Amino acid sequence: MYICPMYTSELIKGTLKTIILNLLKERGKMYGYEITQTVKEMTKGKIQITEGALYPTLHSLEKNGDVGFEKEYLGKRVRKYYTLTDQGEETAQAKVNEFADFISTMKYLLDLEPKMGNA
Amino acid sequence: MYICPMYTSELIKGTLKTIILNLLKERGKMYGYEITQTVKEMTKGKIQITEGALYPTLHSLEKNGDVGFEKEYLGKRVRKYYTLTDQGEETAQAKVNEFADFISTMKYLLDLEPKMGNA
DNA sequence: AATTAATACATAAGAAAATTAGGTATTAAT
DNA sequence: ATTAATACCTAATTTTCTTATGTATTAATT
Repeated sequence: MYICPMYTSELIKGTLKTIILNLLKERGKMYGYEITQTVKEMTKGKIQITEGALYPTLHSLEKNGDVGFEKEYLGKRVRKYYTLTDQGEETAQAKVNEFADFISTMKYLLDLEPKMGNA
Repeated sequence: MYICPMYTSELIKGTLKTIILNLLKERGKMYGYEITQTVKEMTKGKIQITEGALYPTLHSLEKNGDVGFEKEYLGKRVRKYYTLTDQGEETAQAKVNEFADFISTMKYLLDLEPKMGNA
């Protein structure tokens, strides 16, 4: 039986912020660990966000004003729930639009479909 | 009038080898400068491969056994024409397949289409 | 009851892959 | 005669990720 492998790490590079911002846009609020698990499940393990990549990115997004957070306690365990700021909403949409356009361009370049879109 | 911009650099990261190998696969042989110009034209300037990225990548592909080259002179100007090795043909196909799969996964993850493919 | 796995946060050293900036040289265009 | 285009190259730096740790709580297993 063929086990579907992860993508080579270089492919995922540059898409992390897009993935995080889009998930926050769709789900309202999420905490870090939840993001890693959600992506892992949705992609059947093909994309696994490591914590060493995730947390610095979340901190960067916060520093940049795209997300805010509030802590929530379950007993003694803490969760940092992140939400998009108004600016983050715009960034998220721009990132997704750019990626959609990128896909279209790459499909054309790699001859995966006949025509290049102009979106 | 809206001028279509280049993609943010991080998006293109990780796709350079795929792009180069696929172009060589489709066109037989190409030299470095030709690759940059072809990609620029095909993508209407959205993807511009810098020489600082291109040449080290070509050297890496050669070192790795995916491409070979032969020099050609036009007067005193030299061109290094690269071609795929047998191994390079396989690498090219694998890279393109992986990228196609990646696109499918990302479309699902970013909600750009309803279902995730299993290719 | 004790150990392991899962949850949940975090940072730091190192690697990988690009950008930016520089270099040389020939040929075509202004 | 000067600038732009062609054609190759490398080196320092930056960005972004991986790998390796670290701490601590809660759930599951033996």
